[in-house]
Amino acid sequence: MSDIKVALVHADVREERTVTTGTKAWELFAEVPEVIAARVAGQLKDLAYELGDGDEVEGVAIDSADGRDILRHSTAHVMAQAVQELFPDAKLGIGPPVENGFYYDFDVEVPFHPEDLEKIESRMRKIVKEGQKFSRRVTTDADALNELKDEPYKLELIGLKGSGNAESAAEGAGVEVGAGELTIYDNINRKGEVAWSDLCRGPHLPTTKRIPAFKLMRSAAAYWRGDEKNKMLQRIYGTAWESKEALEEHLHRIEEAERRDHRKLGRDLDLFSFPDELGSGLAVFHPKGGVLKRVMEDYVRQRHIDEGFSYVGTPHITKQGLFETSGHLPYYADTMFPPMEMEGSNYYLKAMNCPMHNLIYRSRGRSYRELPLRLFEFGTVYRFEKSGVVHGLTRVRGLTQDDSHSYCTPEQAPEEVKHLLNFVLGLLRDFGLDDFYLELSTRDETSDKFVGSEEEWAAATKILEDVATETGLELVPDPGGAAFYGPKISVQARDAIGRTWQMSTIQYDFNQPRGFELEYQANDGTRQRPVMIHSAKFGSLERFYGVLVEHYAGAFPPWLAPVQVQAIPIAERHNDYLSDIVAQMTAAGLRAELDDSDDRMQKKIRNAQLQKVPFMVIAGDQDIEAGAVSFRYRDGHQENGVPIAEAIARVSAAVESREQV
RNA sequence: GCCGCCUUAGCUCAGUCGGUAGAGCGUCUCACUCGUAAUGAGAAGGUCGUCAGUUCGAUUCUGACAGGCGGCUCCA
Repeated sequence: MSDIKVALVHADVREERTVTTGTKAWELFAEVPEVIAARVAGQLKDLAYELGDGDEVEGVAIDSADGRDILRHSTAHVMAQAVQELFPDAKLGIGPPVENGFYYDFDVEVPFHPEDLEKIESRMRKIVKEGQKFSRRVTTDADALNELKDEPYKLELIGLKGSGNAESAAEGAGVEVGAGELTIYDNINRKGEVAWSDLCRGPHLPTTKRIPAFKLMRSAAAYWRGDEKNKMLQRIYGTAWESKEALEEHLHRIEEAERRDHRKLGRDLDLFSFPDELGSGLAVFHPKGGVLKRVMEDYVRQRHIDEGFSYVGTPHITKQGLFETSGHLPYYADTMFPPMEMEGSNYYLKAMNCPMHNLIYRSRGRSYRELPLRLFEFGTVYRFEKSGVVHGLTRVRGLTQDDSHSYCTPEQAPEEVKHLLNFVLGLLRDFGLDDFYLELSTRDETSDKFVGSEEEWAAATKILEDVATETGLELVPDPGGAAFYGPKISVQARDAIGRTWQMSTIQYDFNQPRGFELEYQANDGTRQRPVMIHSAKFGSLERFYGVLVEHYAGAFPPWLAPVQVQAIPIAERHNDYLSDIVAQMTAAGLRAELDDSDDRMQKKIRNAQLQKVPFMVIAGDQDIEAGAVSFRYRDGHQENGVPIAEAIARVSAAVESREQV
């Protein structure tokens, strides 16, 4: 082991070091906490190489935070500079880093067009190439106000200093608030001139040259400070990465997500459609899509019954009074389909099922011996989602909730919540989702939207929090996200390509039992009020359906596949042989189909592959002679000479296991 | 709901600088009967999203509406 000389370079500082051989590059940075070159480079492992004599390692000096965010926010600055150079009248909004990229908002007369983005991008490349230096400058409020007199939105941010929500408003803008001073970042060009400036807390890369790979993605409008009462600004989204390869990977992931889009697969696999004639957000399920829907429903219904739920049914419409009693109407009238007046009464399409279940509870006197009383149904509800939010199956106007309500004594509530949470997690796992975290939605004390006393909310929230914590899953707070009647736990699931979806919800409700005057007779003979716990396992069947399509990219595990086995004859004379096998499979409860079209068998295999059918049984003269089939899997691998009984058993076993093959 | 873009055959898309349209796949018919991801030939299929306006004439230009896409806001 001997000493070698290396250099650590960050910002304008060059530090000579003497280290022993075998020292890894990243170890240099460990001693200098404000330098996170490794993070900017993306991964520490990239710096895991051993240093040699005379090596120089570049880093970036910053205060904190994630290097990618710094890279992205710096890229946002470059973009804003490019925009203002090309569109001098553009006023700056805010430009924070976001997941996978960044955006910057601009107030411009004419919205950006795709050609504009190309121009902006090419101007950005010029700025990056030039290697402009990001230079931090501290200024006073007064000076900043003067310097930014042409930037009304920046002035507004400065004006927010000290006001209640200044921190949150300024957070995204990267504006330092609270301190007596402001910081401005100047972009210094090669001649040493200030090419552009922006009010910003920073930090930034040392120079624009350190932006290795970026791309502008799209432009869209967004409300100033996220408030729909404010003016709409034009937002440009971009992405920036530590290397060209990382950018390519990101673009590839986007393509992969597009490939899985359930709206496209729904059409390609003939699962469902949205006929214009029905109106936006109203789906019809085709025969193949209907199979998947039915399998989901059957399984979930049976699991509920196994868990002690009673399957009930309620109508789709009701008189107005029901939603007054439940307390929903004032909150949701504007997002419900408008009432129909008949014989002097207003009828509403239901937007939620709980009030109807309350009526079932109340249909006779209840004893504590019956509790917890668990009611479950597939309740189809209608919600007039705003036109701009309707999206495939994941946001629709007619949806079916796998909705349950558990009525129990307050003492039973913690155990019931626990029971429900374990139940839903198990159910989601059965459908192939196994990466979860939980969200705890609570009330916002400053809002009057939430009904009930402080003590009730605190007690209910505590119960949910305790149960959620007990699972050991990550628990993310969601203040203000509760329903008006009580707090909720929601299960967030990550799919096969890492996107998260809100799935199940468990809500604690002490309000509706009061509104409906629900009671049970306790063992001491007194009348007591139950609590109810709302729970939707999939949230909505439609939404979960869409998530499953994307999770599996349409290649469903056999138990969910609309067609489990495609029988393919080599030539027409083999049809009868396979027809008989298909009949045997059908008798065994499998979904098997024979392709007896005029196509060649190569074409039939192609079609079955494109339809993502899990298994193919192929038969020609050789197979018939052997009393067997050629058994082909979706992944292309195949076994010849599989006896018929064995082929059927193989499919059955795959279906019963509910595993992906 | 707000901002922008889009809507031509079942699907994916060309095209018409205003004179009523094409391809591939799919569908149908015929021939081929074939051993692991597209056999060949022929045919049918479109009031160019809907309704108005401008015009001698509108799929093309303008407007409204509907539907879709990307965001924003919202999501019991």
